[in-house]
Amino acid sequence: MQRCRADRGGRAPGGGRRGGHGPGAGNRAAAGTRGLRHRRRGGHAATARPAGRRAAPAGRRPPGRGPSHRQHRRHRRVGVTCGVSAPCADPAGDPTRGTLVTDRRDIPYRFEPTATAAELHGAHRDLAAGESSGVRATVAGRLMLRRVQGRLCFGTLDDAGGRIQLFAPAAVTPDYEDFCALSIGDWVGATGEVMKTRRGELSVKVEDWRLLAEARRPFPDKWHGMADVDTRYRQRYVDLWVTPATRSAFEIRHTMVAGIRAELARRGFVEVETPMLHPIPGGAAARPFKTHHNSLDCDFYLRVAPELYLKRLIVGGLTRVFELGRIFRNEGLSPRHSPEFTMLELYQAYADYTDMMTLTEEVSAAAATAATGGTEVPVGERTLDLAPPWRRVTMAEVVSEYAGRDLPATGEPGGSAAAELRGEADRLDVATEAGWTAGRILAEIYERRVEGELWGPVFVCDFPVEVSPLARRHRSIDGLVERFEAVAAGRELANAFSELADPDDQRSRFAAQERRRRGGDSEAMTTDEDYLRALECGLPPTGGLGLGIDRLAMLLCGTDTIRDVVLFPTLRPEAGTARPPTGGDDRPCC
RNA sequence: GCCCCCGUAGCCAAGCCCGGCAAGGCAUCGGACUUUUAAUCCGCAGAUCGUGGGUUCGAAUCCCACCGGGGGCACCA
Repeated sequence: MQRCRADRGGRAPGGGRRGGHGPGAGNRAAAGTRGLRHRRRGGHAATARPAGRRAAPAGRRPPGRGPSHRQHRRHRRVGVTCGVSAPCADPAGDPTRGTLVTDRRDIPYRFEPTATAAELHGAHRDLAAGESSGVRATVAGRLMLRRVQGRLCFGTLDDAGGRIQLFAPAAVTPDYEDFCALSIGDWVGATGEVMKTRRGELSVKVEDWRLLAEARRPFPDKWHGMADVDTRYRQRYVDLWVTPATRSAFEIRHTMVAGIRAELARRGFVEVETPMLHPIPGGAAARPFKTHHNSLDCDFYLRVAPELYLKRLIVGGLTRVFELGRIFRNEGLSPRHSPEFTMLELYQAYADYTDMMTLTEEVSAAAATAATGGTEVPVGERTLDLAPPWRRVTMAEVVSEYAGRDLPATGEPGGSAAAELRGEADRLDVATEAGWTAGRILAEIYERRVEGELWGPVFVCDFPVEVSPLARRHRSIDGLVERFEAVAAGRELANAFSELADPDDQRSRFAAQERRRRGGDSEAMTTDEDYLRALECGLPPTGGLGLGIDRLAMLLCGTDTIRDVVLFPTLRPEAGTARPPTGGDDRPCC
């Protein structure tokens, strides 16, 4: 039995494919962590440099000059209370400093920035070069660049929303040598007047500052950043700082998701959370992850789809519901498939699949507009426009277009329609099996040859019933169901149908799936008696939709790989960093 | 499971085809420097060349196996 992705039955653009990685304990020492030096900076601040210490002779340095920042840095690192560091640790001469500047290594418990870099750039755009604004501001973020020029130091502070320069003259900045000794990557808070340098760079003059966290590991090259994608995925906490596209992708994803939620709220949809631990994996034909609950002493499966629970809620009277959440499929990895991925599933009572088409195109367009400001998305050399309305074609039409001749949509196995389609499948080098209906063969050709060629966005409608165990039969064509896939740039973006509400028909569809399972199909669905009981309580006409959030995010971010839109993509555990908890997981924990 | 590519210092990397002291840059460390913008200049240090075998007088380089990553294909279907 050969099946295709179209026959997963559920709505999962973003499901899995089998990968080819063999087992084995890795002995790899990741480039990003191997041999990293732990930079040491002193011991405890309080003991390293007691407040109130008097200045000591400055050694061989000329009188009237402080130590170089490098010299100072060395003293800090080894935790020495050296003479040369005393001048900047002595608060006695300046009563206004208070505890803030007693010791820069004293990390505060809280800090209050008063402005972001972006706000400052907005507010002081018209300030002339060399002028001061008279306004004080406190900013905080990571020090990304540092330019020490003797008695003057410039820093580039990134607050995750933008960058602002820190301007630190030795005559103004307290603990100047310490400030110069900050590392690239250190978290710093700085307060002072907003001004522009002679070169016109908006800056905060560092009149006071605090170290908020030190970067003990050196940050990547300030210009080249991180090139190794493996390191980028594994150390996203660094990647987010040094790869602008990474931060941008997750901003786009966030605004996209927020746009979807807003659009659904506007339409009266209620957001719900249904179980992730399923006693029976259902709602899609996919291999699940299996786990075990100790107290109940029974197995659970991580959900492969929330579908059956959401439709129970329609039965329960939540007539417009959606869930935006994680799905787990124990299948292979690829640039378009992740073992855990995010899907929007929604159900609307009194609606059919044509309503779902309208909803799909409008929600997608709204999400694109929220995230990127418009509906036109660049994909490679071309542009994809998500603005409604999207083209609507039947599967038979779109396959016929591809084949260059009219092909039938339905027909019994062995019939003339099936024979005609089988001939076409052979011509297109698509493998088929005896006993398939015409619709089944058509779906196979579509999946293998046509879908990837479609630019779209387009709704491909009307699938064969045997690959859609949860969809309602087509109102006018035997052998088909009212189901569509939305395709954009050759990829399945959404999957929806008029929901099957007839408990008798549903029971027979489950039975057909059970026969497949007995035939060795590990992804076939199993009968869910409680779901049938729910249907027996009455499911009104309902339209359902599943939309792949990662897939849409990939489109809007202009990336070809799902790992670029998932913060922590599933990877093989790094050797030496991921050890299972000792003592076993079957013991009760406290 | 198969095929292709990649793995050299914390980071970016040259060297590999055609075997002969592992180049350069950033960061670090020391020195100079009061309006820089990847600051600049001088100097020091930093490498199990992914791992393990093999060939060789000699291996980052050639061969084999393995580990990790990326891509493609196949299987599941």
